[in-house]
Amino acid sequence: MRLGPDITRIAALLGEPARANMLAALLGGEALTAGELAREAGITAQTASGHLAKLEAGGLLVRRRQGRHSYFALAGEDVAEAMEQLVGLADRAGHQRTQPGPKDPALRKARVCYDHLAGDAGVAMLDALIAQGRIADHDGALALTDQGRGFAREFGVALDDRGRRPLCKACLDWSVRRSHLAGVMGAGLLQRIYALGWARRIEGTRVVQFSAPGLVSFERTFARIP
Amino acid sequence: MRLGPDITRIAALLGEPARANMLAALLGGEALTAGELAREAGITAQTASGHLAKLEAGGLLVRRRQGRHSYFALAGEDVAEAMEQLVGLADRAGHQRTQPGPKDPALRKARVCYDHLAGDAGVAMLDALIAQGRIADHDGALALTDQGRGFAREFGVALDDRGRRPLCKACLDWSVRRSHLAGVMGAGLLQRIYALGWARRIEGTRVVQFSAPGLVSFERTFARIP
DNA sequence: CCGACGCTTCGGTCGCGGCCGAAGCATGCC
DNA sequence: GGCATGCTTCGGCCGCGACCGAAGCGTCGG
Repeated sequence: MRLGPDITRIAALLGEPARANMLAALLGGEALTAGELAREAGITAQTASGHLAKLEAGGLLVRRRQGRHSYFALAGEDVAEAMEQLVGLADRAGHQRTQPGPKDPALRKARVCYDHLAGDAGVAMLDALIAQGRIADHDGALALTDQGRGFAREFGVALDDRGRRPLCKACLDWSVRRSHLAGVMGAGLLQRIYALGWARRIEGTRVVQFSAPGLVSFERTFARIP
Repeated sequence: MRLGPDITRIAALLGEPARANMLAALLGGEALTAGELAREAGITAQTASGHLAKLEAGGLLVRRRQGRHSYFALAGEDVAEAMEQLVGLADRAGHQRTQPGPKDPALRKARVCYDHLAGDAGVAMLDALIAQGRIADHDGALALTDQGRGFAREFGVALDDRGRRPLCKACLDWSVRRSHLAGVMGAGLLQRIYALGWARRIEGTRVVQFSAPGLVSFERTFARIP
């Protein structure tokens, strides 16, 4: 039983530390230049160039040339999801030792996961949306309720459901070990949180930093008791 | 940004052709001996032994010693899912060349995916269950309806929802490229299909072979128009 | 037009890891 | 006990691929 489309081609790409580090750096969702990725992975530019070419050929990255720079980004959300999936296997496997996820408290509190909110804040937000009846949890599968659609409209999230991307999707949070909200709704909420000035991305990291009044508003909006 | 629980440890395990072939052989869901896996991968017993030890240490396989045999099986459904996920990336990436999935028509028609039905028959079954109102499709996330629970009872599927495994779960079919049904319900339905004599596993393969009368019953039960 | 800068290509070195032959253990059958 | 069978351990060979230095090619700025 050979697997038709070779699974090893992809897995081997992810299996090299240097490449994995570059991909991890791109989990933030924004494109980075070849040089930045080289520094991120701790290798020279020419080595990185080779790796990046392979990742592009493997369909995991997309390249955008701009002047004398090559910008790279993940080829799609599914790449990020596959990586999270592997992380899930990885820390179930070596299930002893340290606590899961990043040490940095700020990262555990609120971070971006590709394009949606993760960490304590992300998990709390999903909990609240379910408690408020805005999202229904069917055996771990999430669906937006009618009430939830109304909330999205009020809150200013445009739900473009023409694409094939699901509106709501549970994404296992690898620090908290519970689900947070991905999908169109998850991405839209984070965009609004930025737009309302409740929080902002810390440059060059995945940390999402809430302002003091922003946090109050966030907690009021996403309170477990409506 | 280092990924805490090392993703490369797992990916590197999956990235070696010999190991991937052994894992693929175990996708059928049943345990195989070390020797069988060695033959499957086309390597000698001693090489296989080394690989299997690594896969066990990595938490991807579980070993059960029985007499002078070592039986290996996938450590869990999540391992199978991660592999399917990677297959998905793999054939989106090299999206040219051949048609996706296995060449063997029997495999495309009906096969087992770990413990549930996949292939044309699996996809058709899920389509029917949705059309019949027994499963609800919320933005690609599946949930069993009350009517569906009644059907499960009549059909003879015991729904043990005490475990953490979801009742219904969409699993992307890598030959048809549409979803079929996984989860407790998916596994239970396949068991009943076997028990009713509608179909049986072809020894040593993932092919599910329907009998002539069994196929009629299957198509009548899972007809798109109730 | 020239130098600075960033990315890529080329060649060569080196180490990790897969692989097998041979030997070592355990189990099961006679 | 003696032998066959199946798995595992050990040791050594070998090739693939990561890595870097140096050089080549494009773009940007003066």
